[in-house]
Amino acid sequence: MSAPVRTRFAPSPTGDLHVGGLRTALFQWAFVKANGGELVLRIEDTDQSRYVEGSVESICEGLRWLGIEWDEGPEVGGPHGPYVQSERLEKYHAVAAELQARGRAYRCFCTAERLAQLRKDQQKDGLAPGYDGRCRQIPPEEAEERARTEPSVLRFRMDRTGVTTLPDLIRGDVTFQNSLQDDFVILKSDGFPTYHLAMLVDDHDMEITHVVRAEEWLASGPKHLQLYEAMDWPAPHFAHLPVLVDSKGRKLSKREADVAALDYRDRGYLPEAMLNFLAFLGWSLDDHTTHITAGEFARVFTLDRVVPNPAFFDVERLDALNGHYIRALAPEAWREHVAGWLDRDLPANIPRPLDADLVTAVAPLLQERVTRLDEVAGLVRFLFALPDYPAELLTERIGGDTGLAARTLEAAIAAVEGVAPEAWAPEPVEAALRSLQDALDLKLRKFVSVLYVAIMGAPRGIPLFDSVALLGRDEALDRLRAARAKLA
RNA sequence: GGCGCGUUCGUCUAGAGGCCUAGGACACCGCCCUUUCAAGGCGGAGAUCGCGGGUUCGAAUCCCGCACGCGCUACCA
Repeated sequence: MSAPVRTRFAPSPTGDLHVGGLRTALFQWAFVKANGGELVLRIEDTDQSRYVEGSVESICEGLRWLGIEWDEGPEVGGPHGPYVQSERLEKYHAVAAELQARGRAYRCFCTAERLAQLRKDQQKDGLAPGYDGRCRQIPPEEAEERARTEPSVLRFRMDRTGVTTLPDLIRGDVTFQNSLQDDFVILKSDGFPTYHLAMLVDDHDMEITHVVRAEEWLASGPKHLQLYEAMDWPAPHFAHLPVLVDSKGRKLSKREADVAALDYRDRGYLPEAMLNFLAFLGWSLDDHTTHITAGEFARVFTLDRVVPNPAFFDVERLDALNGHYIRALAPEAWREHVAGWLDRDLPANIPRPLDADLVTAVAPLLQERVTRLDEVAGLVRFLFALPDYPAELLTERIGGDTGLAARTLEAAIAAVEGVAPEAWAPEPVEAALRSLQDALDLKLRKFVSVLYVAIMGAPRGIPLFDSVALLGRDEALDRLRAARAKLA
């Protein structure tokens, strides 16, 4: 029985879950599902200074938003815990000590100032910046003695001969010259491990078989490979995902784009749309598939169909997908979304709970003209209160023809008055308004914008006939008369 | 600066020597439908496959060089 595929998502609790991180987690999840493996969630909080309260909860929430569940980790536990690195310090110290015993790690007392100066000099001389190994010479006994009173870090002794080749599942073999490597820090002066050490220890302990991470980690591959070698541990497989970039081709950043995953949820994107969007950023199934569900993705995903080049996070495509999934929603599910967003976004002075029948009636009118859920309230608001609008808006789409606007409104008032209160329903209302074509001897489309403005305060919106019917006879008449009065 | 990765329509991508006069999707344009706006249907435009050399009967696909972009180059991950 071969070991099951195990991979891990290892975010730092430094703030909101980034969409790039979400994409990485999604691919890891799909990879694991497609292979009957397990996903581990691990919190990498070895940099205490960057810790942000609430990050872990936010990360978990972000993952669950897309339906990504982890088999082990925070909130769910597991046999390899704890899953938070700050709670695993002894393990790192033990491995650090072992590395020292093996002669692969040594104490370094160099100050930040010396290191900075060293880097400066190296850059001036056109050399590759990196630690020069000065403290390698200090005899271990002397180093331990000094460590009692002096601040120090532990560095890994890199093999500087030959090359290190990293077999990447997406890019093939990537080879690095070892002479260009330097002795990096594995244990900081505050006693915390750096990412490199913590990752080595945890991935080994947690039996990770596949390290799937973003491309920005590729360059530190040699460090990790040598670390495994130094401990005589088998290295896992590696796959470096292409990064997500902004419109300038740079790694997605807070400055250029909205990167907080949950913000997308809060702006009205459906999880199925986000998942579909992310799935095709750097991966494809074939030459024609553009829509995919979570289940399908988790069934057919393979790393060899991940491309190595960066992908632009194009919100226009996300919008298109979101509209698609909104339209695909069953009527009842859609109604629930509408109800929720209306309750959230409608002005506070509109009494709650909202009229359930009204919500049920408008929902279908909204479904095919909304791309984001946060547009819903704006389109429906007029049913609760008429927004103020300038008189010119009435004639905006009819070339400023005030006379036509007046005739339209007068005819509309008469027509609507012609619908008896007890006969009030969408069909009679539609018939009444359509009759204006004869009254005015014009196609409906030529003057209908006047009615849109009078009824909803905008020349466009959800269907007019239904809107008038939903508004009720008195309110509709009031609005038509008010519009007529504006023209005078 | 050094090292690494990358380079097919505006965008995401298909493509693993002849199936490519390079396919799909989003965006864009036009027409149809139509009570506005959408949605939907139909059609269109859009890439000499970064550039230059090879290899081959034949290259987007293989090899070499160059250019450009990005990433890394911390006691951050």
